[in-house]
Amino acid sequence: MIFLEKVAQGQIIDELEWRNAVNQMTDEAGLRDLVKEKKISLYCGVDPTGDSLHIGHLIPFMMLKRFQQAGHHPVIVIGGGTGAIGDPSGKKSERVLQTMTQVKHNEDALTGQMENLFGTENFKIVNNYDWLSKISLLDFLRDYGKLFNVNTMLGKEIVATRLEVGISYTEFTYQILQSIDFLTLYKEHDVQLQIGGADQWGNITSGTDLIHRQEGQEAKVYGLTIPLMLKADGTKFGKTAGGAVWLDPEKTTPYEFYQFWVNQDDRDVVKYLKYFTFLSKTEIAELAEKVKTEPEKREAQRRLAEEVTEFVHGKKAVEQAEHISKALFSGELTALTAEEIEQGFKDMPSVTIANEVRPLVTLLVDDTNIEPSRRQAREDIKNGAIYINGQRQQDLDFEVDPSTSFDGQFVIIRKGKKKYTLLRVKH
RNA sequence: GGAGGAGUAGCGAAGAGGCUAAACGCGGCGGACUGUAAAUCCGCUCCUUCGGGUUCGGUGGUUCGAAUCCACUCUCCUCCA
Repeated sequence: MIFLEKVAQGQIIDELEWRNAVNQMTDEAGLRDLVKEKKISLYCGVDPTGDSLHIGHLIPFMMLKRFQQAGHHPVIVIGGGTGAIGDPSGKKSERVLQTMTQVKHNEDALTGQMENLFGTENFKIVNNYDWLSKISLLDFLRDYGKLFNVNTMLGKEIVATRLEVGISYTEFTYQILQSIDFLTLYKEHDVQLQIGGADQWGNITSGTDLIHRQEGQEAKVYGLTIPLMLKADGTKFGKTAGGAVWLDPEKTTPYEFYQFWVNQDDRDVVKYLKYFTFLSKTEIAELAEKVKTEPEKREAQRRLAEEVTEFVHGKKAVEQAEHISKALFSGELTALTAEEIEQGFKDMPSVTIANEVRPLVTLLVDDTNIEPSRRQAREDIKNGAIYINGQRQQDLDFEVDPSTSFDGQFVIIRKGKKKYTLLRVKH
């Protein structure tokens, strides 16, 4: 409580800096004074380019959430309008336009996810389609176009890097639209701060410039960007072999989500604790110490996984993920009930098989495609890569009788370290 | 239009009549070790009813035998007009 009090007193910026969550600010002193004297409204935009958020989006959202917890008022702008245009930031080439139906569908999906994260108290979601779609071309050119200098626009990094390959007039205009968002929010919701990823700097400063030009230099508006996140090995954060890590439990199950965090590199885990959890400085320091003294316990990773999974999917999902992890990694599958298997293996590939005794090789190749050929199947069996219900099986002539495992409902095949396939027995 | 060069397994790249189902490297898959990590080490990497079967851009030919020689053909690259 004391800690929260301090943050509430305007030390939110210190808090963010300690978490290494600040890349650039437009006017640090001004922003510090502002958050000290009042609870501000601030915003961050998301374009509905997909129908789910992924953990990359979580980065600015965690910052919004910290502001929210400190008593400030976060606003999220869903870019129904800007999403129809396409942000050139971070893109090497022109985007393909999405259909408006697609944009709409994505908006709805994202809105639901954000409400889960932020609740409805002291939090607003608005859609820039509501104001952008009302501006006529002539109004746009007369009211806003006049306030933008093409030379300045060309100088923005986003545009500059695209000049060689080319950029359409449409995408070029994106920064103006985002600026109009900031202006609109400033006027209608008293929003004074925009946050975003490091690649948003150009768009954000376009916005503060527009407000200053239209509302006067004394208008107190600020921008803050978050550093680009890279993993210790230099690769992009948030990608797995299967692609992005989504917040949608249908796309990335809570178990996979949990596992993603558990598997983070020691070198990165403290950084992520700072970014993605609400743990205090002391708690994080303790965990950081553990990484050094007993890295093999991976307490920091477990805690990270727990915290983030709880934030995104809730407490129950954490418990479930932990339970499944325990069973899967200990190999103690037989302890699981049929019902637990049903839940735990939801995200694993599953195949329905007939309730007949058959040779293991046939099962692996013909019934399930776990193995591409008989040759490969035999090799893996010999090498001890195949487990049936947690039991290593190295007998080439072994016959599988589905009726005897898990009440005759399932057979669980594991190949290698962690590739499971769930076989559902047909009755 | 002319002159050369190249097309080999997922990729890169050897092989230039039988010893070649095809070296080697990468990638991939297993295993050991381990911390559900990294690194390392080991095995496998066309299919098979284990008899064999089908592969070296394509088609046809020479030969007892062809990825290797010949003809035609397709694709790509470089240089010259």
